[in-house]
Amino acid sequence: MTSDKKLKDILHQYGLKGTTARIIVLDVLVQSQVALSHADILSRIHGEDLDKVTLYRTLSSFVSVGLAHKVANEDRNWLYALLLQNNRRVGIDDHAHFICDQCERIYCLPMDAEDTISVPVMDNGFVIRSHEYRLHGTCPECN
Amino acid sequence: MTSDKKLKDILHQYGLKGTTARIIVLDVLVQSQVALSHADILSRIHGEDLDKVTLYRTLSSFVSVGLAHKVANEDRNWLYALLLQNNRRVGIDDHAHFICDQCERIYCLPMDAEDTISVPVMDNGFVIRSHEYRLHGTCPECN
DNA sequence: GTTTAATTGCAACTTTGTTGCATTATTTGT
DNA sequence: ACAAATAATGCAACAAAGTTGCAATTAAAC
Ligand SMILES: [Mn+2]
Ligand SMILES: [Mn+2]
Ligand SMILES: [Zn+2]
Ligand SMILES: [Zn+2]
Repeated sequence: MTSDKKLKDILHQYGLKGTTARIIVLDVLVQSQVALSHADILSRIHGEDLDKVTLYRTLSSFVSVGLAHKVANEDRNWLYALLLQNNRRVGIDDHAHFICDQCERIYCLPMDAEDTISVPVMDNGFVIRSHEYRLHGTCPECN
Repeated sequence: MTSDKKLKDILHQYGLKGTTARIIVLDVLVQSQVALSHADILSRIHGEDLDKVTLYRTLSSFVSVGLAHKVANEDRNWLYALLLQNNRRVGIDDHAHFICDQCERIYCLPMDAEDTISVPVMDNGFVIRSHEYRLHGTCPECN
């Protein structure tokens, strides 16, 4: 329910053309509190019809410019979520994911500096550059 | 290069029949220090030929009895590794994974009790039951 | 408004993994 | 060592997710 003008502006800020396909998809992603699959997004589009390939390419474009990121679910399908959380860009390495083992929803968890993760003791020769942290359990919707 | 008798004994310990396919696959997994894909395993088998479906089912049987576990790589293909580390069974929840971003190898990292991971601050309503930790960087082979 | 380059839709394709079923091999009991 | 029972195997067909090539369309810039 964000205005097309606002959505178009966001697309332009990220160097993308403000096409109707992108506006539709961005609107769906802005609405969602959880990461969405290709199928999830299609099912959230009513009258408008959008080719499946166009949707794949739209999502790829969002990821490549840093507007969105993708995370694999337990079935190893890609889910997509914006890196914008109420107009602030969240760093991709600065957040973890919560996977609800019941409803399979995936929530992005921005982490503060205090939320440090202590790494396991590594054999010599391994150089750690980043890390990926996935929490499993049940979400508020399932409790 | 483990004797067939020894491999067969391991299979029996886990309640599996000691078939030739399983002996071949288990031998490959015992040898490897990293997790292996379906394709990796096929490429490590010389004279013996093994149907692709049989290999998939062999790996599933190893996982379902707790002899092996599987972990998805960056391409979202399954990699398999034993839960036996020199005759001791490693808990599946008690270890992390190191992904080499250069050679794509995945190493299992058994974690001691000291190697605690501090969790990010969660909104109320989330119940955490387990976690999954993936470290990225470059491995000893690539340094 | 025209031009130009990017985006879209369609069809065909790829890759990884799964399912059904008839054949074969491993156990178990004699 | 042999036979019966049961589980594993091989083959072909299938499924799901995602990709590629290309001609037609559209957004942006002039
Ligand atoms: Mn996220
Ligand atoms: Mn592992
Ligand atoms: Zn849930
Ligand atoms: Zn490496």
